Amino acid sequence: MPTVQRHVETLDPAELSGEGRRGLRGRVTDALRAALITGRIQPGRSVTLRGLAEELGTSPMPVREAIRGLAAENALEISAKGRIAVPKMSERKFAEILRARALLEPEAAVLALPSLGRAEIRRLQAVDDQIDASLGTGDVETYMRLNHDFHFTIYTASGSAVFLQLIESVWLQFGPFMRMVYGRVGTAALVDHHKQAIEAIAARDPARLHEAIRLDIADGMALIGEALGSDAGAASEVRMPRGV
Amino acid sequence: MPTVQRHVETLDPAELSGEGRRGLRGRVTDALRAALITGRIQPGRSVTLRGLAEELGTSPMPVREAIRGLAAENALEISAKGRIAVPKMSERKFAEILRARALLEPEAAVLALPSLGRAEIRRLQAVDDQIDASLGTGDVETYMRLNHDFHFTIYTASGSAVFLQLIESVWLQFGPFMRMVYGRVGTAALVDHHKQAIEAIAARDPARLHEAIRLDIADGMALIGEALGSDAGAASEVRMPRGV
DNA sequence: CCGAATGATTTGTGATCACGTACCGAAGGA
DNA sequence: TCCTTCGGTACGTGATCACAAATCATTCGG
Repeated sequence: MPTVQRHVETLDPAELSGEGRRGLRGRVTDALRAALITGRIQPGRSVTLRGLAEELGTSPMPVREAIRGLAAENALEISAKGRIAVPKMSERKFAEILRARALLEPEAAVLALPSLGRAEIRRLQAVDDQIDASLGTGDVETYMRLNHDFHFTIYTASGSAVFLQLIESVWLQFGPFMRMVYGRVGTAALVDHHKQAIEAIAARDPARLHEAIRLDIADGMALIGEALGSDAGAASEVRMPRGV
Repeated sequence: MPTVQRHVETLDPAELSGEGRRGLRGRVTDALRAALITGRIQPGRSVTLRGLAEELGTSPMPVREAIRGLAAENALEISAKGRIAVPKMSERKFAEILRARALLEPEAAVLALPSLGRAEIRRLQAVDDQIDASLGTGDVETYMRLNHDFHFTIYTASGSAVFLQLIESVWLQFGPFMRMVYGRVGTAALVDHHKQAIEAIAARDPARLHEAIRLDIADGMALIGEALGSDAGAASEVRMPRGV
């Protein structure tokens, strides 16, 4: 039997056989996206078509197209010679991502506000409670999955496919890097503004929601920037753009 | 010999054999991107793998991956049954795109300001002169290509791969639609704020550049919205977001 | 003259293969 | 001991094929 786990411990076993009928490529794409956003595939790690195909128990064909799609949103990188890799993070790129997030995500949250009813608020509170619990245990992967859940529960409610795709593209770019940093500094020092966001949603206050999301992004990214400053000097560059 | 032009007059003949050695898929992707941004492929038009491959004189293989990449940035749409098509524009989606453009593009322009020297300013002026000329002739495709040139000359100078990819993704989404509208209402009534932008760049004034780009987007999109309002009632929804 | 059924055609999908190139190891020489 | 050289291996790429599903046109029944 295949499933050889060539890619070291990078787990992608048979989680593609779980769901509905959306084609092999769709399931491969989902598996890779989830692995990237939760940072299970580390930056710099080389990724091969045949390797992934073997891990997933398919032919290289669906993997090729999935990879191509992810490369199109800069979630993966294909070098000049065609080699596939998870893009490395640079100080400059990190600043750009922070800037883009600060622009897009608060706006998407405000856009979503009318659609965020009691059910969504309850869900957000439940997720946030789980986040608090996971912070204590230091389980990085669970935290990243839950944090993604929290933010995208809001953004998805906006119903804006345009914003959703833009934001998801950005998350895919910093996900692997974020995981690497958390793995180094731990999750104990993490603070978020999720509760302020939930309060703003409950109060139907767009301005406060905008500010809560903006602060959540700024603080989380600043923490990473500081932690990175020790060995990369990235903290200095990490500032919010002009008016934001 | 192939090159059968099955896709009606949608021109994609042998413009892929023009340039350097970047693989067949790269050239196919470029050809499709250019065709989409200048609106040569109309919304709703069905696109087939074998059809495009025949037009371009290749096997369906490179087309498959190119299509997959473009679909990943919402430039193409794959229906539930797998059919490929240029996405249709909706009133809501149009408003979302306008909002995203108004957020991202002025910021990218400000980001690019330090890198915009005399050479870039001269290039911008030259392109803008050509635009003025093309407006008189009513040549829609030339106008769209030049307008794209003008904006992306600025954004590219920012050196931000993150912003560039986000903005290009949005342009790919409204390109085909924009062409359709211009083809209906003509380009005579078009006004832009390119000259103000050039002046702001020359004056090294970030705030004025930000405002010029914002107005250029808002006016251009509003014109489309109004023109669309006659048969789709899209103009009412087209408003700038809160603080922008 | 119109609408439903059926058969041929076309579609995307996944698998497999051949090819040229880049990478990575060990062996040889300075 | 270090560097170069030279094979073998693994890589992405493009092409081709088989297959199932969907589409479309024709034809038959009303």
